[in-house]
Amino acid sequence: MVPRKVSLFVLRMRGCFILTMRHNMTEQSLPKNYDFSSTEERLYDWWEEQGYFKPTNDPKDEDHDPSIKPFVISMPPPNITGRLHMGHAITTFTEDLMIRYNRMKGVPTLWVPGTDHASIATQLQVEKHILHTEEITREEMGREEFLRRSWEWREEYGRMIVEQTRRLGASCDWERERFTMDAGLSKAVNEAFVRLYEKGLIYRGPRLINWSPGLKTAVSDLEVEYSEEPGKMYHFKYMLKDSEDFIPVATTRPETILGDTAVAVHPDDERYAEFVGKTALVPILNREIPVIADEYVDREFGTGALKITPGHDPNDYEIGARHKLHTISIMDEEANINEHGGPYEGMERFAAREKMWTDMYNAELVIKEEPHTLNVPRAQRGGEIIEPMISTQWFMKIQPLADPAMEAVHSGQIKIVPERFTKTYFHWLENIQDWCISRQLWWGHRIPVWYGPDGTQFCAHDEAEAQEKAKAHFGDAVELVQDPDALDTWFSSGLWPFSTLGWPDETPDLNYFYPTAVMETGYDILFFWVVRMIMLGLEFTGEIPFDTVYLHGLIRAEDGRKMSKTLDNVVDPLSLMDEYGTDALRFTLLTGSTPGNDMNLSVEKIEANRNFANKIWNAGRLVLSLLERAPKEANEDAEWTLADSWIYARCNQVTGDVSRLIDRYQFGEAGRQIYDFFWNEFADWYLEIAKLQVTEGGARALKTTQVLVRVMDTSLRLLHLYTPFISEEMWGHLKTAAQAGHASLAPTQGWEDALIIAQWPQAEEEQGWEADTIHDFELLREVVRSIRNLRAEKDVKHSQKIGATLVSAEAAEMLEGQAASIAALAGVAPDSLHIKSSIEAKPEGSIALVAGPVEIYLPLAELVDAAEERSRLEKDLAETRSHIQRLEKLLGSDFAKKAPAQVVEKEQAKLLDYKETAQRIQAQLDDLK
RNA sequence: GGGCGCAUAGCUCAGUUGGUUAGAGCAACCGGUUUACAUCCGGUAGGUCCGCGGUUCGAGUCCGUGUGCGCCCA
Repeated sequence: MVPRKVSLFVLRMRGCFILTMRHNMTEQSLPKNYDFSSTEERLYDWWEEQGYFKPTNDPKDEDHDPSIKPFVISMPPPNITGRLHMGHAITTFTEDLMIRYNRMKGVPTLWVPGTDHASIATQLQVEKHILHTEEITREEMGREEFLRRSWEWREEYGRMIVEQTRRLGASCDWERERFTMDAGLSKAVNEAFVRLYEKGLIYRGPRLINWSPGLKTAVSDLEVEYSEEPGKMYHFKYMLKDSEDFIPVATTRPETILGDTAVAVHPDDERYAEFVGKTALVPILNREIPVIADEYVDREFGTGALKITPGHDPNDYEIGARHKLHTISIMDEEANINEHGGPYEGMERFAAREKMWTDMYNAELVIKEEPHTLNVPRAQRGGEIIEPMISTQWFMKIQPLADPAMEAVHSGQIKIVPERFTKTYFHWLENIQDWCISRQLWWGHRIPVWYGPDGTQFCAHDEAEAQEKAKAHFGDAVELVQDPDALDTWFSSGLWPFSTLGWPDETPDLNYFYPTAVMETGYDILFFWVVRMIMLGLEFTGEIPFDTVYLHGLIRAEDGRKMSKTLDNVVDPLSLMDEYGTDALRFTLLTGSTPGNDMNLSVEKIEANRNFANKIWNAGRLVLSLLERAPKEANEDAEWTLADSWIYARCNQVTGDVSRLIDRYQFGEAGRQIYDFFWNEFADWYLEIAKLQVTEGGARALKTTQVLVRVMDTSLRLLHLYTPFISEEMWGHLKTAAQAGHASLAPTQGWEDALIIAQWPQAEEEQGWEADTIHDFELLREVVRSIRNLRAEKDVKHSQKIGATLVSAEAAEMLEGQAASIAALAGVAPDSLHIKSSIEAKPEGSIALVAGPVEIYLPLAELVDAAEERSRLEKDLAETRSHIQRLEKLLGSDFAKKAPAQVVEKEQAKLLDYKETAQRIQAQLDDLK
């Protein structure tokens, strides 16, 4: 790992070099292809040095205005277990988009970064590491030394995560970076624990919990994943005491028979009614247990009779509680059979299952076994089979926290995007159980409870306070022992939005920046994290921690499968960024999906977006060269051309659409709109025309550069949310070039210091002329396309200029003004382009085309084939007539009466157009005869 | 068992108050070296919008139902 300071220094040197170069650069010296590798790091460091990542209106500032509402995001802290993956990439990109959007809108914007200690995951990694390097176990090493190693690990991996987050372009405030186990957050954790304890919301006691025998710790319900696996259903006889009668019982886990404390049947089940109240004998052990009746039993399932093992099954645990049954734990903490298992003591749980079944077979207790699909509980970390066990653990009472959390969403205080997840949210909270918060781990926040010699609990912020409390209790100083357990990682993550801002202290940051605005994360941790932040936020701050929850989908492999190490289909964002650039990956992830929906990532998409970045680059280079070629001054003023006003109007529309979409969290659609506009309208059409207009020179050229700069500037501002690096880089060049030109080339509010802090474009109110302009330009495009189509059909090379005659009564004037553009775009020799409002007869030896109200004649005598022409025109005519038919039918129906006038008028206008077109085609067909 | 989602071009996916000719990228095919870009340009082909029923003047879009796939919870 290169120390951060050194690498910064080197980069800064490089940055200076390139920045000074920039002013001397002409477009010729900009490489033909965008080189992200020489750009990204330099710009990132520059942004950071300039302090752009820090909020404006900082509460530390003297002129701080508390009445301005800031926009704040707490970054979901990545675990310090390794490299960032695609999930982090989409999280970072999405949040950065929102942050940059708000920053550009002038809102004081804070994005708090940080990392999570991830107790189980990290402890496992460190254990693996020391076992591998020093061949020593955690227990052999001892708690203190192990924690020291864990902190070393944290240093190294924490730094790595930060480096990687920087590469993603995250414009977060690194000065406010936090770690879940730093002093401040540890204080918050203790404070939270003490308050909940004193309120009676945290308690300790024996309960049936999910035990991870390999990790030797309890885990919460959420950390258990169920997988369907082939197994067996074992049918056997539960003999009744002093009788030949038996109840047939089925189980999937015969070893748990050792812990049975009842046999249950349904109260209405006539098959077994006579046995209820009698005594049954546990196989092999011959322990006596009652036969009970309980409605929980499903008469259809298995044999309709159930063995009850309250010590090793959650449902049985409840039945046991209802019937006040004994609870027997038959396993130790490694899930081996303990002394309650009689002859099986010391056996591993699955070995005991085999042996037990064999012994039962020999005892003639076995009825049959049949294949059965099991729902096997496995540990989220490590994947081993979880054993439900009775264990003394710490729990958080959840109902008092869950109710306000539900209310916050019910009342609309918190909005979840996409909305459908509110259902999931409520469903989970309505069925929530108390939360097991203790873990038998070392790495994490140690539970702030000390025990006196008699076991009395002293919950305190620290040992000194615990001592005081103990002294008060016992009247004398006593020796205290701290609870050895650590807290569930999610306990500290649940405090994240406010602990990172200084809570429990009333810091200026907390006062100003809390509640935060948006919590953006994957839907897979809605329960783990988001719900808990809402519960704990409301509990401790009395306020919602954020007003919007935005959930993105999961990034999957190209074939739609989950990325996983075992499948070896993990795509590493960092290597993709090495290959295609951060902007390409970012644009792909931001536009490739819709909120809450998963996306399958393919390299082809990233490649396509790398090409888009290159398109931005080259369009920019062209604009720069046109700027250089155009005069800096002009004596007279020029009117806007059709193309000018068209691109201006379209740019304005797109600006409005993009803002609207972003405000509605439609980030993907907004990005696609910019892409389409930039490539298919600005680059493909306007730039081609702009070249001609600049070539005209004089006022026309100057006017054109004004439009070019304006549209390019606006586009780059919009693009900045999606492709921050290339947009910043090109914007810098644009600014330099524009400043060297005419004063009118500056935006209304002037050029800002950097794009990242430049003002977000505001769409202007439409003035009324836009629709006609766009319509006219569309017609121009159609004329050009028609000619291009025909050329392609007839294999006329682009280099071969042809002649053309355009005839249209209504559009002649407009087209006349665009003659030069049409000629250039359609490959027509300007001298041979004739535009007329009418003609006497069709020009000899020409091919005829129709584009809306325009008739087009191309003098390609040698290519004319009457039969071919006829068939082409007839095909066109047929199509046009089918439209006419369709529209006449439509307008003759109830549609005309019931649909809104505007919609009907639109259809009527179309019908007229088609009718005209049909007439023209017909006339041309007549001419052919 | 309960809940949610998805099904649109060969592939991956857009299509958000229902508006009448359904789009993109990639792949395919034809053709292009004029000084922004071959990471490009022009063009072509390709769709019963999963099936069925309903609401409506009008349905890819709303409702019901069926099928297939995925996810979450029990």
